[in-house]
Amino acid sequence: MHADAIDRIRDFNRFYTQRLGLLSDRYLGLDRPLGHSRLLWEIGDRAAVRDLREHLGLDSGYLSRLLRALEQQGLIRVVPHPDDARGRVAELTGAGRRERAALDERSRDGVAALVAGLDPEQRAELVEAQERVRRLLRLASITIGPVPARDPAAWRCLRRYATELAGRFPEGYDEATLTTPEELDGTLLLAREQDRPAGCGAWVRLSPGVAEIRHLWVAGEARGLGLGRLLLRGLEADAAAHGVTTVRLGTHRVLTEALALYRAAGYHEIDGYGSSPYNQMCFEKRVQAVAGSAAGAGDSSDTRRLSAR
Amino acid sequence: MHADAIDRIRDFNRFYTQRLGLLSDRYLGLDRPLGHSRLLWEIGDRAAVRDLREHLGLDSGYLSRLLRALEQQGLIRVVPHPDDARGRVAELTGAGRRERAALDERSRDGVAALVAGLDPEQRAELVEAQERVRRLLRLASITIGPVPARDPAAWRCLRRYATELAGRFPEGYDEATLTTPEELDGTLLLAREQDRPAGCGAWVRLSPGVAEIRHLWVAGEARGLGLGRLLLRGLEADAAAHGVTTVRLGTHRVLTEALALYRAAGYHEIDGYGSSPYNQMCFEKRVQAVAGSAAGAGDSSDTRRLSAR
DNA sequence: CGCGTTCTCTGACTCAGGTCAGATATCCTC
DNA sequence: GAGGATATCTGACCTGAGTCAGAGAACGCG
Repeated sequence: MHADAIDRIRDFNRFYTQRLGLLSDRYLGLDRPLGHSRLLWEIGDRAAVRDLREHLGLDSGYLSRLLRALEQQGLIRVVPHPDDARGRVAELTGAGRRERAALDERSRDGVAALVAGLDPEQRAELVEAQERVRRLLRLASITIGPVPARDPAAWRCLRRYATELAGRFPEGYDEATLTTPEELDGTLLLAREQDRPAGCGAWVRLSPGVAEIRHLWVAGEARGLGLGRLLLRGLEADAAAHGVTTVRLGTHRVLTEALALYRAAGYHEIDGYGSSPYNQMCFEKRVQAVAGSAAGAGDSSDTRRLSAR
Repeated sequence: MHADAIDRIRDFNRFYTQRLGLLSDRYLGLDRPLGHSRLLWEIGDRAAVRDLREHLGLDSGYLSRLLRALEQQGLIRVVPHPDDARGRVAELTGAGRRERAALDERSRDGVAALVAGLDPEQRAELVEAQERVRRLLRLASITIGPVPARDPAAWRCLRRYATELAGRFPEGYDEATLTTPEELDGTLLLAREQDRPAGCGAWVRLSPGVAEIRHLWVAGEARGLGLGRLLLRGLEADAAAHGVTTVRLGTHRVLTEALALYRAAGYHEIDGYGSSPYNQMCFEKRVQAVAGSAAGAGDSSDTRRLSAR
């Protein structure tokens, strides 16, 4: 890996933490320990103690004490959980809400002061560059790997996929069209972002050397990162590694972003091969098991990605 | 200010601190408290205790204890300061150097792991976007304001300016050409980044309504941020606020970046007016005291900037 | 109902990080 | 050389943040 890039990223990290440090002092502003503020924020309007513990990763004893402190300051009320008398629920009082708003305001002011010297155009540029950084780091944190044909998380994705298509296709979408685990002669890939499913896709063998890519889907919250392309490459590389030389796929005319993806990935349109009534347009591409094809098939980093899980 | 931009920046800050949090756990890796690591890093090869205290902003008692701890671990040696027996100097031992290298390596590995999922092109994009964020935030943190004609920091800038021109002009540069404090019928602006001088510039009245901009200079470490443009705007706005309607300036042919700046800022070339032997090319621009001219003269944010100091 | 599990609370403890008030030695200026 | 300033060290103290081992109440499954 390019050492230079790493060092520049580290440089940026140092720079940014220093800048954020200036902020967080301000953040603390209301003289309250950081833990209290964070908790106040995390409670939202009300939250079960159990959820807070899990979310913030705190020791139950510690959390208990924190809650007591906030309660004594009159910022929250802790009442028994209505459904489970073992558990408890913390909720903000009026004072707590005001306090949270003040905290929010302060953080906002800090940021505003930090960018006060920029004109609106530059601020927009800043936001855009930050968004790009975020998109890239999110993409980098996503892991893609093969899962068993019945993997529950993958099937949650597939059902979300079906629901979405049902909403987008004028004729609706019949969930029975989904490839069953029995039919899956190939690989089911699942993408995860911090342990949350972010997308999926599968390839199934149609005949020796020929596979079809199906059910390529990216969760709404992970769109715009380039994950579709990554999944597609992953499927191609995995299929190629299993002896496939030609991949096909079909899609519906209304899925314009999918069409654009396939075209950009080097697919060319072919006649329909009748695998699904929803496949109004069909595409094909030749793939190679070894990296380096001009068409941009999976490179070594994709392969590593796949073997990593 | 656009609330939306602020919120998006806050969002990014939250996201980024979370990512950095993942890193710093790793950073701590060698089980050593954070303070020790930071100090080890800050010492470099050797550093005066006094400088460390100032740099890290630590209490002298606390620092003393930290140093002792590192010394007991055999990572540093603390010896009397050669020039001032009151002070002391900390220097890394061989073990300390190895430890620092290990720390460095670990941080580097952490970053590498974070971006491992990106291909080289995406990594380059990440670095570039980060650099843009950094440039903009640096620019935002720079304050520009008028200083007395004899301000020592401004004069350090002017001397650096003269030294630089002496190196760039084929015929050299005579420092006596610099406008003296007595001649300064106008304003001297100084730009500071975190209390360090980052650039300067002045305007002087040539005749009623006409001013000349002189000695516009940006320190090497602050170039590429857009500070030159900001200083230029600041000078124009300040001159306009003092009844100037026409600003002139001259420059040397070899200063191509200056020429580009003036042209982009709406200056048009005029005949020489003989203010300095080095002014091979001369420019002029009309300015207005009120914001909003199509030529892009100072807007309200510049004015605020100026009045802020 | 009984028994293991889950959830919260309490008390005792640890550690990092830091402040504060002198004590002491050296330096600098008059 | 006196007196104030500067640099460091030491001891006493504090707070935030967190861990750990139980206690006790409530749940839920057989």
